[in-house]
Amino acid sequence: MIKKPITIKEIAKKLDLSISTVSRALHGHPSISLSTQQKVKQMAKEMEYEPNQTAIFFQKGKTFTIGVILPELAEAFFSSAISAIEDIAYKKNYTVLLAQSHDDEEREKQLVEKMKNHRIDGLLVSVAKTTSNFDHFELLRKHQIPVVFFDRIPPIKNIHYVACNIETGSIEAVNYLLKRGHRSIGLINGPNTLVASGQRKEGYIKALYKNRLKFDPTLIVDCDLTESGTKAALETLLNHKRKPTAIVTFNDYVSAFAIKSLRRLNLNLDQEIEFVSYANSSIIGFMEHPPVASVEQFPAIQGQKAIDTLLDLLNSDVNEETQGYYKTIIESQLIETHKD
Amino acid sequence: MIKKPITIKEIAKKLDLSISTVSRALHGHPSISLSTQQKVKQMAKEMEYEPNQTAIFFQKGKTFTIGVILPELAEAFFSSAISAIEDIAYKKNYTVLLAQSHDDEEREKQLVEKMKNHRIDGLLVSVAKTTSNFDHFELLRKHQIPVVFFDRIPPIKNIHYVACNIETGSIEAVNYLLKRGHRSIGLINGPNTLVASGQRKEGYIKALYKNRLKFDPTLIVDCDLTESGTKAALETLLNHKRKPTAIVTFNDYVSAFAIKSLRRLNLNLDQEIEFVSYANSSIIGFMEHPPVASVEQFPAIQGQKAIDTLLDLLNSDVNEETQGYYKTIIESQLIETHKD
DNA sequence: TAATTTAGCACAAACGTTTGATATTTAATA
DNA sequence: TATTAAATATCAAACGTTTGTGCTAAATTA
Repeated sequence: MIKKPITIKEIAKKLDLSISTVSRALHGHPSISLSTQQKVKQMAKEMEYEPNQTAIFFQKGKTFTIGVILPELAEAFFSSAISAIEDIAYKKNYTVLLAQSHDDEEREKQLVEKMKNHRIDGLLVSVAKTTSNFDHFELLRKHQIPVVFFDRIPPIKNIHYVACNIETGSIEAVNYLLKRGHRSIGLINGPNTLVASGQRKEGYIKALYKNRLKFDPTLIVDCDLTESGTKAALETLLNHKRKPTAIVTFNDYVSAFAIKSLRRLNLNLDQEIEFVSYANSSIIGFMEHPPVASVEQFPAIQGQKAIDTLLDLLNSDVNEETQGYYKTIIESQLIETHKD
Repeated sequence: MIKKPITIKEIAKKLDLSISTVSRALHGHPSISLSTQQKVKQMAKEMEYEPNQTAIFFQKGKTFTIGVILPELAEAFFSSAISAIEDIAYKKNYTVLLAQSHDDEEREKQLVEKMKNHRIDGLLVSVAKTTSNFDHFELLRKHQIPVVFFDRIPPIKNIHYVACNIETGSIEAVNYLLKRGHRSIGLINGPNTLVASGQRKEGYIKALYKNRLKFDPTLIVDCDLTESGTKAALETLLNHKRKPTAIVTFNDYVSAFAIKSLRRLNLNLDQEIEFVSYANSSIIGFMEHPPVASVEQFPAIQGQKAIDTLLDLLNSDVNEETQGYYKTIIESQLIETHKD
């Protein structure tokens, strides 16, 4: 048996009331007597009335939907973030429209268009690596659709964002290794086109300076983050005249590759090299020889803060220009690997 | 400067045409002359007209939106799946409404309600572990909203689904180990409340029978999939009178835990135990001593097939009762670990 | 009792678009 | 030239809800 959705109109007819009365009754409007409110609500339940959200969205010009655009849904960092975002959205009775840019500027642009037309109430974005033009986001501003950027922030003024301060963690990482007695510390970094690479490098250098140690640029090797690239970078460091006894790597995967490669070379465990990496992702728990520590970037917390500020923006009807911009920085944090 | 969305009404006024003409012109309706079509389209572009999708959704009773409910967005399997789903949705100009059930029946139920009210065109679901009552899905049937289940299929009749046949891979796995000379093969399985555990066990047993080997139930040990649980299960097997020389594990994580634990015990590498696991997840690439093979369950392909059949359903207006149900089975496949 | 407030409800417009039915203009035919 | 057909455009209803305004009757006040 097929059941087509029933409307307040039909409730009205059945109770011999006007449509508006039914609508108000369902919302508990004070100008409707309690007795009719009861009757209407009762009848609505009986008839299994479900409000047509598309009609409500249309008429209110608000969809209680927020768009989320991420570079890659399959990446652990972003899937943790979206998971946290969805949780909060669910609690606050918002709905999540999800899309991935695959780090493609054109696609990102189209997605923004599409979401705007969908009349999302607000947008959460972690921008694509390739994006160089940010007009599509400016467009949203004109349409009064608030945007909160997170993790990957565009280099433009006057935006709301949540970001992670890598430097803190970087400095902690180097300090940690120094405290453990290392004096020659290498850095296997990512491609220098990435902002993230720059941040890691900055922190690494600052920490050395703060400890009055001289900084040797040749101890920093860039790599493309692949297994073979990591291997090559590692070998460069192993052949360095001041062969490092500890290495900081761009992320946990790079550490994993490096450690794997190192152990294939059958080096003595005694003279093992210690690693510190970034992300503190779950693979550390599965490694036989994990890095000694990893810089946590709190994807879930970032996602959470991002949607929090977005919801804030949505519920304060104050014009954004007047009230300034939210800029939230999460401090990254060095997490020592749990030994069991 | 704030810009409120412009409508076809305004285009109509500007060109001194009727609203309906503008609407038809924009859609290239044959009863509108080419010259006016040109004019209208031109003007629309100039005025930066963007159709109000909420109005269209409302009036058409169709939202070009599909709901996706998954147990955990942060799990690699599901994030791969959603990534593939989103890709196809994007190509076909559909939009994805995403939510996670956290394996909670009540939440799943509420999400289904919410999505129904959102007037999604169709739904993709991987059901929560705890779900025992499936009425909320039956409800959708009444509302003519097609549902395609994938990976986690409810035990009810007359549904569309895409699932993975674990048995194929299980049999392959055991055959593979037998071919490598193993005669005592253990199985560290998941909790037997999981369908997935049953499937693995089935395949394991079948493979042994097919090879005319006797099946020893004590070589199967259940575990809770945690690290400590795995360790305990492993020890049980190590103390077995017919100590296995190869072990099949519920998934890659269990293998990782077991291997890690084994190596902590400092066993001789010569008499090492070989592992085969399930999921073929990316962590294998980061392990120093990975399992020799893993049964791939193709999350992306499953997601893809699922949305394909859903879109099929949406675009064939034939009543689903008359045309039967889609039942797609993906064969799992043993993937040997790439050695480098 | 008359005037005024208040309670409780109905009317109708509006949101932006699509679409079946209808009207007008133009071209084609007899 | 009158008649019909084809091309082009308009009218108006509909989708389901919300909400400002108007209306009626009862309750309050003077």
